[in-house]
Amino acid sequence: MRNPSSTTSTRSKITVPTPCCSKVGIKKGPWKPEEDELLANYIKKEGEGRWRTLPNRAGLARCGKSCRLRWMNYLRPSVKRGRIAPDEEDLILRLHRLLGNRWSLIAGRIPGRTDNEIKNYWNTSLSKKLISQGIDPRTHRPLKPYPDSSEIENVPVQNRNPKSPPVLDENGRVYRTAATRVSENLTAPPNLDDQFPSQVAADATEYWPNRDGFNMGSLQSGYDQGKTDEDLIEDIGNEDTLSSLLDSLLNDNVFAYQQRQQLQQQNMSGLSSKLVVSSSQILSHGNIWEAQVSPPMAAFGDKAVGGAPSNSLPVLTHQPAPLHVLTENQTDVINGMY
DNA sequence: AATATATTCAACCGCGAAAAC
DNA sequence: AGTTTTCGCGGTTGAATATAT
Repeated sequence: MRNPSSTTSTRSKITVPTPCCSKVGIKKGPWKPEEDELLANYIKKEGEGRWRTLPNRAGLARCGKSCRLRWMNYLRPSVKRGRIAPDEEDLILRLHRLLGNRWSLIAGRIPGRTDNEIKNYWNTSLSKKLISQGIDPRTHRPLKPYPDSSEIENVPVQNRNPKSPPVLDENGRVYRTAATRVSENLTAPPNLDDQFPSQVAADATEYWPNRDGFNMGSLQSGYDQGKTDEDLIEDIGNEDTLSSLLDSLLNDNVFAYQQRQQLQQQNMSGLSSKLVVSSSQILSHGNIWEAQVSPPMAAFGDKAVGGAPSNSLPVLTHQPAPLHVLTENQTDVINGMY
């Protein structure tokens, strides 16, 4: 990696400071209304992009990065202001469970919210809320004592990310969720993990419940259709596949409920009569509700919903729906997930 | 009312990937 | 094909604000 404070011209091979990172004459800190106006007016006329040279063109004494950030997080007309609604919070929880700290991906599913906002909300509010409920915000599982160092030392080097602490399973071993691994492999070469991608499905079934409605069938199906590892690695690398994967995971409990309703209609006395509620509902809100998430393909099919591109991941498109009443067995499953 | 402490969130920083040359 | 530039991401910081003492 080059020193970001300087650039080397291809033609002259002379290193010169970049305006973007030079400290001289470049303003930092909070933006003034006049600056906002300059930036917003310029982008309205000329459009986004070419951030490095934009400040000069717009007459701003800011670096391009700062301009981009200000636009993306504050000035863009599509940015939604105000508190995070309960249905948004629920979706953040679900997506974080699947994706980890991939704020940009999460924000992409929640119209009007920025990655920065979601990250802040997570760090200041949601993670504390989870901890107060005895849930590890990294793993979405019940908090466990930290494992002793010898266990960590046995973890493969590829699982040690210096930027983020290890994610531990219930036995204190480090693991990555299937979704995390999928995301990693969007850019990582496949030989990083000699068990990939079959291990992805294995991980998914290991770490996501598969009983009583939380089946991993939709996840596994892609791996069970006679595809070679090479095919699957290629598949994993496109957003459609990741979209479908996440969509099915997000919606598993919704479909499970629908299946259960059908079952109950067929056999009224066959299932537990104990009525309990989802722990996710208790966990995230004082009031009880279950956010609806668009069914697969409806949310990201031919017709884009909520401004999302047609091949995008599921997005929040509905107001909260009434509580889903779950059986005892189903609640066990949910508790296992959080 | 004054001070200390906690919380929030806009903005910065460094890095890596992708695009451009 | 190799190098440079640009962009975007996630982690972190610190000023502003809220709350507690």
